[in-house]
Amino acid sequence: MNRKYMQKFKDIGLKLTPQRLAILGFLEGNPDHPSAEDIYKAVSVQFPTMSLATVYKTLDALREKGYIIELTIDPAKKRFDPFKKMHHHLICTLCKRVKDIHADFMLDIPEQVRGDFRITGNHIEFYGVCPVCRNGHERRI
Amino acid sequence: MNRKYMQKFKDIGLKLTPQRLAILGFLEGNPDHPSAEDIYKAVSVQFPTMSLATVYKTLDALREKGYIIELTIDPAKKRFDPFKKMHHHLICTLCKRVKDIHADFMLDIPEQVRGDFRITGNHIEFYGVCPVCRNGHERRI
DNA sequence: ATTCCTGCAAACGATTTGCATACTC
DNA sequence: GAGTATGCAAATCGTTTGCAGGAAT
Repeated sequence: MNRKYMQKFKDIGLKLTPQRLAILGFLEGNPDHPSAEDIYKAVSVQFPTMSLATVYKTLDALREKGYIIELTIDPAKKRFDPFKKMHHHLICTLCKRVKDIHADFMLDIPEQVRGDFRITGNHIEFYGVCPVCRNGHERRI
Repeated sequence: MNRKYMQKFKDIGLKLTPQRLAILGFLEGNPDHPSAEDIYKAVSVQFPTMSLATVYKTLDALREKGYIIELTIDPAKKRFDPFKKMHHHLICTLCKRVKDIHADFMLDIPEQVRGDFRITGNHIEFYGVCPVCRNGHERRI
């Protein structure tokens, strides 16, 4: 497992530090689309000296290399998605939980609407209410 | 024209002030999806004593009443859309210009993906490069 | 040895809040 | 007159930056 990361880091030209390993480990396969603060809290358990600035800098480096995606689904803060494959999101409007949608949608913009834009991609946000909130149990925000 | 706003404000239970009238006037039919700062600059021409806080408070009131929509397309700041009708956005990844897409897309999430979410709506962001940026002329950001 | 990373503190930009004054209803 | 909006300044929150010491290559 560590071996996998080490190779990955070498490949993308980043130095491998314990902090980065922890951040990457927390992100890997994480379906929660955590914020920088979320990540900071999680890795601080292992690394009490960890700085929030380091989290931001690492996330920025990873984003630059295309390893993670920065989401703009939350007006209040950035959230990060480790999934490299193109996908969409289903967002609970109450608790802000985000679920990945790995489905393909063929979308064509009518020519006269598209105008002279060159379309390079799309991202769909589905809105809804998750099972937990519907039952009125928990509420994360 | 003022009459129209006055009625609208009465309807939604907000007091009509010159500042709010100016903000609403600037927003009405505006296709640029301005930020609070943009709005502030624009209305400051008429109202030099206008405060940015007032802009924010007004926008918040309008959003609460469902009169405008807050967009999360820009990680750096909120942008506002006066369009009440459901629509999508075509975003230039270089200059961040946003164009409205008034087209309907029939999107169905596969049952096993949707799970127990109750879907209430969706919003599609198309990404691309606008004609201006493609020609390398202007760049807004 | 060189280059890059960490972590602290300070800086920053967007947004929010408290409050006294002024306005709309 | 009651209730709300304005506008200022200060506070807050997420994020970024500068920099000195430390670690990875």
